[in-house]
Amino acid sequence: MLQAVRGTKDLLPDVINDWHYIEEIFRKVTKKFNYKELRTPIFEYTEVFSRGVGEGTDIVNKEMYTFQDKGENSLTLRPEMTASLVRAVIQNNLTAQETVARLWYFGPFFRYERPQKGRQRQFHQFGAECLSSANPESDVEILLLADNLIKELGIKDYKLLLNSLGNKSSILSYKKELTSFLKSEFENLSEDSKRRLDQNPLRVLDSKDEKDLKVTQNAPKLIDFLDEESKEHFKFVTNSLDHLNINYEINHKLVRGLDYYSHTVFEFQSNYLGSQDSFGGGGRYNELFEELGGKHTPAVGFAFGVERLLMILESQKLINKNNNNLDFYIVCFGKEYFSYVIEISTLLQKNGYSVNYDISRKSFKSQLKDSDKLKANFSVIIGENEVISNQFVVKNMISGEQMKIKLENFSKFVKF
RNA sequence: GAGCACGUAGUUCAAUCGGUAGAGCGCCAGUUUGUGGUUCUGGUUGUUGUGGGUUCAAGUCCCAUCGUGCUCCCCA
Repeated sequence: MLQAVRGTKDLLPDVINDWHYIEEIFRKVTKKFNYKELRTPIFEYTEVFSRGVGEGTDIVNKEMYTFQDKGENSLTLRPEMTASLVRAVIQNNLTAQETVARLWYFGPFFRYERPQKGRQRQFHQFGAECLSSANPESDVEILLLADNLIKELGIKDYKLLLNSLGNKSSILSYKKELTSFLKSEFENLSEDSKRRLDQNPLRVLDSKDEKDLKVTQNAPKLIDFLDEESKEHFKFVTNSLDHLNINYEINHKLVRGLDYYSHTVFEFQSNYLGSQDSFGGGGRYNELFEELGGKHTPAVGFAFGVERLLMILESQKLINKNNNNLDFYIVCFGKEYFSYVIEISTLLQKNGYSVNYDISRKSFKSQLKDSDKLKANFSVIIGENEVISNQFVVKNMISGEQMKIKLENFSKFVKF
């Protein structure tokens, strides 16, 4: 049997309501903050991501869907949004007219990984980016927007982890120091971390391996390398969060896996997800625009994993499954009366009601059963008696009450 | 990319040591030939993921493959 590609899923009618619900909240919250949606192509020239996300990252090294098109261009299905978004902003000069651009997005992304709970090869992200301001006010705004979204969804029992990486020069000097420290402890590191040391030494910090945890206890701390300006920036952020009553936990080992971050980085974690416990994350990226050939544009943003959000909502039972009600079901027996079915259903549809009727010539009883199963609010009954008397039976399926209505009075009835 | 577990009816799950594939739910029909939901009665469903092997005999054991779950890696 033909089946969907490994790590991809069909979103069938029984879950699509959940998606509409959550998308509605994305729109509602971003609107309150005056963020504008943008959509970019699902693939880009590979360079956008190799330069944007960073050559040293796992995403670029082993997780991208990269292929050649017939014009022999190397193209890649987007593994994340920030690089695409920055490319689009530069190309369309979106920051020229406004001093600050506030943008949000929602859509599918692709990474070649081993599928697991909360991890697919095609997955969806919702995210927002605040462009052009280097000030911590924009970090706060982004965190506040994320917080609003989480609260609007009703998600509970989550943690916001926060850290500052400082500016590029403090990261570089820290990296140097950390690398030489880790090299001195090389033999005590896990196999994975020995490999990481060359590629991305910062990642050794958030390893779960016990051997690594032992070593990193005594490792130099990132916070000691921040210059005054970076410290002040971070202090502004934490002070504001305190003031806003947004709970957070400072974790000096939080570094995140993408090359472009500096200053504030953060991650949202939930206990409902199992091993893949982070359902959102983000941070500041001041250098990315220049990296992709644009003018200097400091920025900060976040992304949420939509499948993971839905998993949390489901385990918290925050999703109401039965919002699929039907307004009218038309029961008709006698195929010669089908024109009445169409006439009445058209009338109802014109007034905005949803209508179902039988097309498989089921028995009278089965049609009523159908009506019940589809949770129709009303059934309209059409049969010989009704046609002869020009009085159609309308049955309230909740109370069981019935009334007779003439065809020409239907529009009045329908408007209540 | 590495390790472990699992895959049986539409669905959730049984099937003892290798010995006739079964139940609940659902679905269909009937319960005075024009009235649903609740009862009651009857009926329906399978290439045991796929392909090979061992055996008198395989859902069960072995190999391969596809898929899923968990852990690592990584990330949302």
